[in-house]
Amino acid sequence: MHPPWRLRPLPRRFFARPAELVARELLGKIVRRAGSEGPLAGRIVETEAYLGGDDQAAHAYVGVTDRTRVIYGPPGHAYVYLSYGIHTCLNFVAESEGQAGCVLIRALEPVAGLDEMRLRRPKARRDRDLASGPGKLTAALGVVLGDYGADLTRGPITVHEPRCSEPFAIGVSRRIGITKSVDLPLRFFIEDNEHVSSFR
DNA sequence: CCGCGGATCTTCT
DNA sequence: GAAGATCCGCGGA
Repeated sequence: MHPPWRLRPLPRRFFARPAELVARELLGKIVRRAGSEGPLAGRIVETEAYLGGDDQAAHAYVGVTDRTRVIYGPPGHAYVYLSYGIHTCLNFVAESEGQAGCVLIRALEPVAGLDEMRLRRPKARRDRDLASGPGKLTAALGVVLGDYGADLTRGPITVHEPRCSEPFAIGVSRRIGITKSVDLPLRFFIEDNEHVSSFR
């Protein structure tokens, strides 16, 4: 009995590239986190890249602080933060050490642990509501602030190549919910996937 | 389906 | 002291 993803997590070198490229190539990959009744996992269908340098929308724009330190650190780690005082959001650190850059995971298509996800997301009326947003998917997977800095090559959060996958078209747009550097085309999503956050 | 506002608290000014 | 990489429920069309 194989799960629908490769057991070996993606290596650190996958993340050690420009955030924009990592964001694009994360589409279709599987995020996994241990649940109480087995693995919780979802297919990434929407991402956003946050850069160093001139990207004023990026948390890292203020420089190295207690909060942004991990974004400047080695790639392949989790950057988790509290959004609006309520929701946690999950990012993967990209670029080489010393360079800011990360990828916000904005939406997942649930693929394993659906029963436990439904318990963790009691407000979700349909399965498409379980993880179709950055705050929803962390609730569904059980990602917490304590996951800040976690090594994605070791767990508890890991990223995997799917065992088999259909080809898909990639859409690009502006990022959502920001007020600075709004024009950059840094949001990537799988076209016509109903789990994308702004799907009509 | 669409727009609006409240919740809630950490981070940086 | 204000803003914020969001979500949800409400009311109206």
